[in-house]
Formats: sequence, structure tokens, C-alpha cells
Amino acid sequence: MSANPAPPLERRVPLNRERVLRAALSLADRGGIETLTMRTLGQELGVGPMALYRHVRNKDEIIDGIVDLVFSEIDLCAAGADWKPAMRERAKSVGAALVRHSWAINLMESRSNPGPANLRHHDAVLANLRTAGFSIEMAAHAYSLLDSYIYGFATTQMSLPFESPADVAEVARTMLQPFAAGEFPNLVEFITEHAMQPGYDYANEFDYGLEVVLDGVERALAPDAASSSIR
Amino acid sequence: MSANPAPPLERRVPLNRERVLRAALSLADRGGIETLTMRTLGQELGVGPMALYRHVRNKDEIIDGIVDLVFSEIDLCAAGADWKPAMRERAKSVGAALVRHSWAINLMESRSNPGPANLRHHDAVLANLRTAGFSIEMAAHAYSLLDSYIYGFATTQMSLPFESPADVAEVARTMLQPFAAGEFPNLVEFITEHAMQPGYDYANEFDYGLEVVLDGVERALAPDAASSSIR
DNA sequence: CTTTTGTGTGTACACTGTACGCGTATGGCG
DNA sequence: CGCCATACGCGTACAGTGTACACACAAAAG
Repeated sequence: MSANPAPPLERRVPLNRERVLRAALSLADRGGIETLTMRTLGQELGVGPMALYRHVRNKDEIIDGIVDLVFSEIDLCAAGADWKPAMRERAKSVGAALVRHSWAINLMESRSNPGPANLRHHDAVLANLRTAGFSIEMAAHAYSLLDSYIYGFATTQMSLPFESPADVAEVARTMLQPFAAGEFPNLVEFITEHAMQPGYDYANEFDYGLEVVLDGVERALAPDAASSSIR
Repeated sequence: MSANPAPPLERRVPLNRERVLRAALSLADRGGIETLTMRTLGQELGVGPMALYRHVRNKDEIIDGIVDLVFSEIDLCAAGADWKPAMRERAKSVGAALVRHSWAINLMESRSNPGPANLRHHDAVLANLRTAGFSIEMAAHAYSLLDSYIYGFATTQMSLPFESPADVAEVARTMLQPFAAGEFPNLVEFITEHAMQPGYDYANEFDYGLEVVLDGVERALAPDAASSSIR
């Protein structure tokens, strides 16, 4: 017959792993990791849930995949670069990526199947430190300290239940409501005199702690040179 | 009648919120947070899932409750104590609690309904710092840095997919298997020359970073006194 | 006695991930 | 051209999740 019963006007471009992961990342970014289900992801791609299993072993593989996509957004530091600015830039790059993908914070370090971008990232950091003269032990110290701080800060930052100083007042009131008035005086003082002040933004704390950590590493590396760039 | 039709030999001691939370904590400690479901928890208490809802509004309230139980295990620091040893002890106490309840790491800071033990803990830390002469700003700096490090370290520590140096070899092999031999030379060196060495235990890194952080805070507080107790 | 209140149960519903089998479109082959 | 293997997506089904709702039964109160 000349008339097709169902004319494939727009030919179905087949799914692939890449498109599945991209859509999953976009979905997680927009609605958080909990809105990423096989059904919503299928809907996003105009496809049933089971179609995804042709391109991905299971949901865990999707999670691993989008976590590695986040790692791939982090700038790699050059091996020959001065370690301190390189580590500072890396820390900020990681922090920025975690802000862009806040659902990823608790997943970046806890996946047991690291992807290529993850491994490449770690390798580049170690390369920079070793080239800069860090012993393996010192590199281990520095790396542990830096990563603990970076991920810890991102965790505490993202878990703050407010966005602006105006929210702080509201949240603090409901949080402290069930308790006696003078039960937590220091906490109340801290909130009213600090967190509720106009210019307050917890994100600013990141740089301060980062400099403390970097200076500490520098001092441990060369005990005489105390740069003390802490403001 | 003298003969009871169904003699309540062991009279059903009624459930209460306390027992529900204790059982939930025990369950999470034994099998991880994912094994804590309303059905398993009911089974643990010899009761149907719906019975729990008489004592708890929903599952989130159970999570909030057991997180606060973990907070209640952390030693409170005295307001008048020297801040540096007090913060050191607090950090270790938090770290120890997180090791005992590793399921809690990602929940301690991310619950938006902090319980009384949580608030009491924060209040005590702030009291110590303020009494020791920290301005509100400096207390905010120090608190942010310390907590970021503590929780960040716990996160990275708990997410390591191995327990002993023997496991490291196995895990590293399977992790690096899909990649070319010389693709990550620094990572391979780090693993073989450091993580796989006999005495290696990542937990030891905690104290090192903690001293760096404490010294950094001390220096920021009194820029002249550089104690440099870093080994 | 009746009535109220507290406590646990059973059923049911809307979700989740995913195992299994069936159709169909596509591309290589004779 | 016909044929067929393969790749791809779909539909159904199942076990598991949190929990809303109506009910059963106990103890206590009036």
C-alpha cells in the first residue's frame, strides 16, 4: 500500500547510554536525586521505564554515570603548576560543581565504582602534589585534609535549611519553638547577632577555611615559611 | 469466671516512643539505615508496622529521633574549659560516635528538624568558644572549619570500600581493571607505595588534619603565637 | 452497667526497581 | 527481491516501600 499506516515522520532516533545519562543528570539537577526514577527518566526520554535497561545495567549504574559526569566538570590541575594556587583552584572548582549539582554531595565519595573522570581527577591532583615535592606521606596528609574540608563544607552548606538571612529567622523560630526560652542562649545569640545579619552568607566561610587549610599544609611542608595569609 | 479464656501470662507491656527509637537505633546499627523499614522495625518489636504510628508521626520522625540519640552520645564540652583541648576532645567524640553509627554521617547535618541533644551540643560548643574569647565572627569561622573537617573526614573514611591493606589490593585491582595499564600512574603509585603498606590505616589521618585545623584556628585567634605542634 | 480512650491489626493504595517475554524496526545477507 | 538475526522498546507482573483508613479489643472512667 502506498499509505503507511503509521508514517514515521520523525524517525525515532534510538536511545543510547550517553543520552540516558544526560537526561538523568538533567533530571537530578532540576528535581533532586529522589525525583530520578526509572519511570520519570523514561518519561523524560519519551520511552517506557524498561527501555532504559537496554542501555544501562541497573539504576546504580545510572547513579555512577551521572556522578562521573559531575567529576568531568571539575577542572584538572596541571602537574607542573605551583601547588598552592592549583589546590586552591581545584577546591573552588569542586565546590562550584557541588553547588551546581547539590544532589551529588553525598554520592561523590561514597560510590564504590569510580568512573574514569573520577580516577583522572585524583590522578591529576596527586601528580601536582608529587611534582611540587610532596612526599607520598605528605601528599596523603594534604589530600585527606583538603578533600575532607571540601566535602564537609559542601555537606554542611547544602544542608542548611535556609537560603537568605530572612529565612534564617523563620527557620530558627520553628526550630527553637518546642524549647524553653533561655535554654540555648549561645545558639540564639549566634543566630540573631550573626546569621540573621544583613550581609550574612554562609558560602563566604569556604574561602576562610580553605586558606587556613592551605597555610597549614604549606607550614607542614616547609616549617619555616609561615606565610600567614589569613585575614 | 475463675478460668481466664486467654490468660495474659506475659502482659503486653505497651510500646512507647522511647522503645521504638531504641529499637530503630539498634536496627540501623546492625544492618545499616536501609534495613530500617517500618516492617522490620515492627517485627523487631513483635508488632505490626502500623502499630508504630501510634507513637511516631512518620518514618522521618524516627530518623530525626535516632539521629538525636547519636548526638546525645557526644560528650558536651564545658564552657570554661581551655578551648583547644576541648575542641580536640569534641572532634574525637564526634568522630567516635560517627564510627559507631556510620549510617548517621550523611544525616547528622542534613536533618532540618534538629532534636534537643543536637541543639544542646551546638550551644555547648559555642559557649566554650565565646567564653574562651572568640568573637562571634571567629567562632563562626572556627565552628565551620572544624565541623566541615570532622564530617568530611567521616564521610571519606566511611566511604572507603576497604577495611584492611589486604582489601586495598583487591579493590584497587577491580577498580582499575577497565582502564589501560599506565593510565593513572600517580594513583597506582599512591596505592601500592602507601595504601597497601602493612601499617596503613586511613583513620590515622584524622589526628593529623585535626591538629592542622586547630593550629590554624589558634593562629587566626592570636597571630603571634605559632605553636606549630604539627609533627 | 455503659462509654470513652488507648493500642495494635488488616487491608489497601500509590509508589519504587526490575525480571521476563513479546512485538517490531533495522540492517546485512543470499 | 526475500529472509533473518539483531537491537530496541513495551507490557505485564512481582516484591518491597511508607502510610491512610476502618476495625477489634483492652483498660479505665463515669
